Parts: sequence; C-alpha cells; structure tokens
Amino acid sequence: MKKKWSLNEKYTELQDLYSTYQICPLSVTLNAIGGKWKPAVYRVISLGVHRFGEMHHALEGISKRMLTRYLREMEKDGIIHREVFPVVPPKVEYSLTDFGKTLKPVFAAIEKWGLEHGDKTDTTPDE
Amino acid sequence: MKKKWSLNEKYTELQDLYSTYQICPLSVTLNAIGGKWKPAVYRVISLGVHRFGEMHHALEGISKRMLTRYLREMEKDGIIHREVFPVVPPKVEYSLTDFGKTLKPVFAAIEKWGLEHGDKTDTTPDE
DNA sequence: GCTCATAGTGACATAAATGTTACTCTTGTT
DNA sequence: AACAAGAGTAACATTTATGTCACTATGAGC
Repeated sequence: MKKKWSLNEKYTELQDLYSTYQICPLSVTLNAIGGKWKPAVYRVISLGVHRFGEMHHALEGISKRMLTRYLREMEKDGIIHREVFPVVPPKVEYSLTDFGKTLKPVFAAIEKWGLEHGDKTDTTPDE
Repeated sequence: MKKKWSLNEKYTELQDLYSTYQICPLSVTLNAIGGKWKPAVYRVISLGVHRFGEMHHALEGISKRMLTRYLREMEKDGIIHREVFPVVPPKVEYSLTDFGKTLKPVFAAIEKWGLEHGDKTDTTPDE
C-alpha cells in the first residue's frame, strides 16, 4: 500500500513515543483526576473533610450518587482509603492514601496555572 | 434556620478558598486542557505537527469534526495560533502561542505522574 | 412502635460529549 | 468535463456522564 503521508521527523518521534508506552501517561493521570468532581473531591479530602455527609455538604451541587461513584473509583485506584465504622447510624471516613498524596504536585501545577492565567482564558460558553 | 452542620475548621478554610476565587483555579486549567483529545492535540502540535491533515492523521481515531472543535476552542483560549494560507487547495497551520507554552509545566507534571504510577492504577473498565 | 440519623443503592431521565456520513468550495491537472 | 486535494461544515445518531427521586438498613431514644 502506497504511503500517502510523509510526515516530518517530529512525527516519527511522536510515533516512537506512542509505541514506547502502550498506555499514554497523560491518559493515566487524567483518568485518575478527571471527571466533573474528582478534583474537588480530592481537595476537600485533603483539606480534612472526611465523612460522607460532610463531603456531600461541602461539595455543593454534587449528587449522592455521583459522590459515591467518584469515591468508589478513587478508592479502586488506590487514591483514597475508605474506613467503615460499625456503628448505627453508619459512619464512614475517607482519607488520602500515601499513593493519593503523590498526586499533590499534579494538582499544584494545575492550580498554579489556573491562578496565574485564569483571567486570560475565555469563560463564555460556546453558543 | 437552625444550623444542622458543624464542620471542622478545615471546612472553614475551604469556604474561604472558594469565596476568595470566584472561579476555581482548578477548573480554569482543566477547562483549558480537558476533553478527550485536547492533551493529545497539544502534544502533537508541540512536537511539530502543524497542518490540519497531518494532525488528523497523527491522532488516530479523532473525527475531523472534533479536531476542528478542539482547535477552535484552543485558539479561542489563546493557546494555539491558526494561520491560513490563501492557496488552493487550502493550507492551514497551527502552532503554540507563547501563552500556550505556559501550559508545558502542567502537562509535564501530568505526564510525570502517569509515567511513574501508570502501572499502579486500575485500568479495567467499570462493569 | 414511630422517628431520626447516616451512608448509601436502584431505576429512570436528562444533558453533554463525541462520532458518522455526506457535502462544500476552489483551482490546477488529466 | 471530471477529478483531486485540503480544510473544513451540517444534520443527525449514539455514547457517556450526570442528575433525580424514592427507597433501604439498623439501633437509639421517645
């Protein structure tokens, strides 16, 4: 089959990149922190809000269903720890794992850019 | 109305955070880099793939519609520059603006974490 | 024996993001 | 005259992400 595309050397470099890592490292991280509420959940937990109800209240607007989903997913990823106290009414506490704490620099970089450049980006919704 | 919730001091700190910045700096950045293909588009451009067709080919799987959408959005955000050459057939080149380059450290942090911890996160899809 | 609190779950509905396919426009070439 | 190339666009279809609302479980206190 004839090669239709002759891309420059940079593109070769790109292909190498993709073949070296089967899974794109960007996606790995973005999967771990992506989703409408995950960054907020992360921040709230790292600020010391631990119980389900507190978090639900702190994250104004999130539904219990979504909060549960995100917490479960982050737990599955090893980012947070879920501890159930066998009492009535139920009590459950969430906390960052050591692994979860390794995400701090990532969020720091994200937050820093937002603080420095937030005024320059367009916030008007697309029509 | 009676106060039902007595959250700890950390929560107060959180509220302060939210009221200080009307727009959450995390969202600012995540809006700029979020979306299924934006990080990939960014990387491809920064590696030197400039023309629409090349990018469409390099980003295997993206539809022209979505590529166009993302490019327009990133242009609107000032991250990339779009230059149209008045020739037939059309030629358009995209490049990172100086502002766009300020995102490098953000992507670097994201990529670094992915490289270091990619093997530890769960990649099995939810059932 | 009724009510409250907490941390959910389940069924369903809606919104947002992404994909598909066909079509446009303009000139140089066959 | 028909065709090709490059960079899209338009209308529509589908998938994925979120939201809503009602409901569960259990023991304590009234």
